[in-house]
Amino acid sequence: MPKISAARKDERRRQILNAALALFARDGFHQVGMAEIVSASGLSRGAVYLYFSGKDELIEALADDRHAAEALLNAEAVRQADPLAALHALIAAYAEALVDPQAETRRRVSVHGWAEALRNERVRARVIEGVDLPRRLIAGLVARGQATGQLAGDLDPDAAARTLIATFQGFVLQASWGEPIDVAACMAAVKRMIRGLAARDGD
Amino acid sequence: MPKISAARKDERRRQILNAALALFARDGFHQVGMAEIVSASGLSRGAVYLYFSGKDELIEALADDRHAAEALLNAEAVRQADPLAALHALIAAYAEALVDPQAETRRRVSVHGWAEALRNERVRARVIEGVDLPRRLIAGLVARGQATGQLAGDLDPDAAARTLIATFQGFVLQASWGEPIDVAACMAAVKRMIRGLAARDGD
Amino acid sequence: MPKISAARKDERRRQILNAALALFARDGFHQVGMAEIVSASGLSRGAVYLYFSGKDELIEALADDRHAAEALLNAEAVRQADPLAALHALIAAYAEALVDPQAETRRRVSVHGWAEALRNERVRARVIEGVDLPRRLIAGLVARGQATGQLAGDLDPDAAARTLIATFQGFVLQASWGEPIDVAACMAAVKRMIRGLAARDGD
Amino acid sequence: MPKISAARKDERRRQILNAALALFARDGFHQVGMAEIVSASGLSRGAVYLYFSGKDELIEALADDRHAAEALLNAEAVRQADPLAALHALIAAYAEALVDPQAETRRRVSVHGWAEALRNERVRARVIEGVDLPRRLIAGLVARGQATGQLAGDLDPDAAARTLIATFQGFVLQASWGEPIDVAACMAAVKRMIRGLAARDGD
DNA sequence: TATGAATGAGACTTCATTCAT
DNA sequence: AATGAATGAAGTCTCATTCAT
Repeated sequence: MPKISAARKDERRRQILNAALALFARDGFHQVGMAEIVSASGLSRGAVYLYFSGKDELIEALADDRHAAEALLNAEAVRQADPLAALHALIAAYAEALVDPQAETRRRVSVHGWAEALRNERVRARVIEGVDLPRRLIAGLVARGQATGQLAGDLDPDAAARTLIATFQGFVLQASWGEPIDVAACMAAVKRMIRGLAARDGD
Repeated sequence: MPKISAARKDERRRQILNAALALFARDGFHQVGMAEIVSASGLSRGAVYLYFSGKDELIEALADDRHAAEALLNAEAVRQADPLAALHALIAAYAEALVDPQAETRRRVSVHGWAEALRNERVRARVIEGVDLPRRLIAGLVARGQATGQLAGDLDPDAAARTLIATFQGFVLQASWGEPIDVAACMAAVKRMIRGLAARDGD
Repeated sequence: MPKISAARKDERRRQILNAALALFARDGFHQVGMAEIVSASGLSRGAVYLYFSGKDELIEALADDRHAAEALLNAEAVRQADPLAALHALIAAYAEALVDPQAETRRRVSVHGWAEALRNERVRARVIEGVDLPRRLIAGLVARGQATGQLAGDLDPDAAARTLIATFQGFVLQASWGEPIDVAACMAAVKRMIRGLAARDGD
Repeated sequence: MPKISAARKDERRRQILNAALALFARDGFHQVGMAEIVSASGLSRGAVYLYFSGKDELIEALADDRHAAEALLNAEAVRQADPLAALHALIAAYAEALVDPQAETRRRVSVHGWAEALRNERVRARVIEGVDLPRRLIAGLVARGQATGQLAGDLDPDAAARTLIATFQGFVLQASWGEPIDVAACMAAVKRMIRGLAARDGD
């Protein structure tokens, strides 16, 4: 019998998560104190522990958020019937996330999350799911592309997918450091590479 | 006139750095206490501070090490006269670092370092140099490949380089999480993609 | 809206300051560890830092206390209309502080504070103000005494004031070391000396 | 059977003490590390411990030095036959030590030593002796002045001596803090006060 | 439900001293 | 007699979390 409505509870959680997100983006999970999060959230010290069991749950909730958002992004991008077109839509969506200045926070938190995944099993689970989901998606597209003859048949769909994802992970990394990336030129290169996947003959 | 030889001093530093490296790989820089490093190094608390001014210097020294090793790896891989051959040599070298089980520690520390680069200027400087160096190298190879007609002329060498590096950064990430990567298949995909860079016509 | 009343907060601060005062009196600021202060205060390690930002603030707060108490003592002693009477009232008040066994702690901390003033700017500021205040006060009395003809006109009021203060500082020093001072006899000597200030002719 | 001559040993001790003196004057005994003293002395870390058992002995040796120098100063100033003349000679000598810019170091170390005397018995013994010696000397002069009728007979010689010393201790204190003392004017005030000691009648 | 004072383990680092060489 | 690397206790302070109110 909750004393406050679920909506209000969610609002509170969001308030805290937003504060934490901004701070984590700047300094990383372990350099941000709960006191800072409390201050930024506008709530009281104790209140945070009413909505989250501790810092770890905060981190994990943000990983959940991130995962959900990416799942959506992936799903939406793949509405196309044609597998190659879907692939390019995905790439466009990823590229968008690279150039969007408002997404800088998310890119930085992603990088911190990737490191955190090394020692926090629950974070790792979400991060890996965040990779596996598009991997399966892309692998499916590749397989369909092979079936239609648009892509080379001797290609391992899974490896191709993993490789494409790896590329964009690397872009996020580089972007997070403030490197001056010419995203348009990079996308051109990526598209050329994808065309390489279509080549008929093996090596 | 030091009573300890430079060699012995280096040995001590190495002793400490190795201890730190192993611990940092496991838990990240900020989750490892100096006490743990001291214990693992087999030295005394004070001795560590005789060789390093503090934890930060430890982190930076490891970043230096990593950067030097990568610089060497890059330089060695590009001894080939033919640009495309050099490119493939580089890829082979990177792939080797992905499968080598002994390099797991380095991969994990790399990931932690990438996150650390977001808030530690000195680490970021080293990390970025570790990206810029191969980027310039690869861009040079691409430009030479364009000159010889092996690669498409309308390709941005820098973007192509950045893209290739991004791909391998992503592989390191995925490998660091213990993902079961089929490196051979991925390399096959990468090689196909590179072949895409050679394609004559635009889209 | 603090959960703790200002009164209770002051009580806590007093609790800590009293503990610190006793320990500082015994061993000096830099020979007393925060752990000792924590133990003596009966609070926890962290609580002390809730009320004071660190050891320095503790030292400064005590310097403030001391300064406030002395300002009060000076002000009260000078209520007399007659300048010479006020001077003697001041001396009596200072003498009282010399013999009071309960003030031993304060005398000892004063001495430590005088040394601390040599390297801590903020402490020095308070200590100097603690000297300047009575100096101005006494110089005023001397000037008034000169105006009424009670004191020699060729006397430098400021120098006379500084000299009188110096004398009592020296007494505090000697008392702090446990020297068996015959305060009554010393006050008699001081009064005689003051009579010297009244002498009409120069040397 | 010393392996190095006593002269050389003294030279080494002096070297160390001079280094320590300068540093102690600046920052106080407990804020100066042995490492700093070692550096400033130009000797090695271990060497210092060949000549002094530790930091405390260093402090005590400096207290000894100070005491010896003051004893000399006192003795020399009292060569006069006439007690009042001797008193004024003493005052002149003390005043000299107040204005001499080169004696700043000694003044500052004195103040630190006065605080140290509160917790180090051996330092206290020397400091007290440094007070008692001139006190006995001055008390003797006062007694002689009473015998010759130059000073009031109802004066306590010891209290008068202690009072005069206290005054100069206070001057040293104030000077050590960098207060802009008009020493000449203060000496004039002191002389007037001494004249008060000569006054015939009681209060 | 909400607060914020309190906790105490644990963080990093310094330092006087020792002792093998 | 001399060195300086090594020691480890002790230093100050922070922090996630709890709990009385």
